[in-house]
Amino acid sequence: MMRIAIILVMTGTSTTDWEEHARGELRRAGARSGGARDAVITHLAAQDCCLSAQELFDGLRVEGRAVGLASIYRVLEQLADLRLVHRVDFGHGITRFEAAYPGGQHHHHLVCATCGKVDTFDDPGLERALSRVAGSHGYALDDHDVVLHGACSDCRT
Amino acid sequence: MMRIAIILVMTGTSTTDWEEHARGELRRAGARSGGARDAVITHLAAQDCCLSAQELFDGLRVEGRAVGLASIYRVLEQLADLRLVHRVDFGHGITRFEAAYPGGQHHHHLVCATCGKVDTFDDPGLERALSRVAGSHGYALDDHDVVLHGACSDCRT
DNA sequence: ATACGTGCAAAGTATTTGCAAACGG
DNA sequence: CCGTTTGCAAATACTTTGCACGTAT
Repeated sequence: MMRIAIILVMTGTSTTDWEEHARGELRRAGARSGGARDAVITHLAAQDCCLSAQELFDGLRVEGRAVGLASIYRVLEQLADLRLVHRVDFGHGITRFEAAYPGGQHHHHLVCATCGKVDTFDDPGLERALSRVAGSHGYALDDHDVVLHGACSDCRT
Repeated sequence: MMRIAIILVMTGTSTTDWEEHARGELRRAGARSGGARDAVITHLAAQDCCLSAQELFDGLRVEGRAVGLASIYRVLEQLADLRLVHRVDFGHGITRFEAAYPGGQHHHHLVCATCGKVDTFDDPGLERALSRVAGSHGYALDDHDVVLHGACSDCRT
């Protein structure tokens, strides 16, 4: 199993906003409240980048709020269905999850092929190019994944 | 001693080009030839879009050139290491593979969330935006994955 | 009271690995 | 010949599911 340390800085959109939004949407969707989901939401809200289910499991265990791995997957699926979290795939067979903010604001990921560091970015020009492409092919764009792989400044020898 | 530089330009990139290129690179890498790899390369060269390992397995079986699934995975890994194929991930836990042309020419994918149809596209503006982003973050861009999900023209009701 | 939520263990799925036999150079 | 390639079966890794029990409303 591989672990990747993720370091990043996020500005704007406080995590509390997301937590409230998420709990509100769940209530609106008719969901009851429960310990596992509560712990997952609180933990996700405190992250600044995506986590795998296993990382979430370990993190909660460390915090003393142990939750079954199956429940974590179930909660994440429910949150993804409600578009409250976004699935991120770096391509090693592990799916990661991160808080998804309402209003379409989002970022994408730059992964260092050497050290595994993950940076995020957000580029209006890129988004415009993607919309244009989707439109010109007759697609109503719904969602998109962009992952850049390369050597970060530290790893370029 | 005389050296001859052979420079060739690939335009239009027919699938045969890729097949020859791939076999050449493998030879150059010191690989021997074998039935499984041969069949996989021939089959990949005949495709116009990505295939999963299982689809390759089934396709070869139909053609009467049955190959073990493990060999397919091994061949694909070897080809990916030599950058002769590219891994494509649409995000359902299945990795797909497609011929990768030399010279960085490539396309990306549009997947219909409803019918599963896959279109490809190629957009210089998008590529420029990606290079710009990577550069401004100090990354030497190596590879990138872009997958757009949406409703295709047929599925928009 | 009655669904919904949760945990555990078992099952499932995609992929990788160990090993012995086949095969290419 | 010797080392690569291959096929099969077993192992692995992540994720999903079945089921009994707990819990919110």
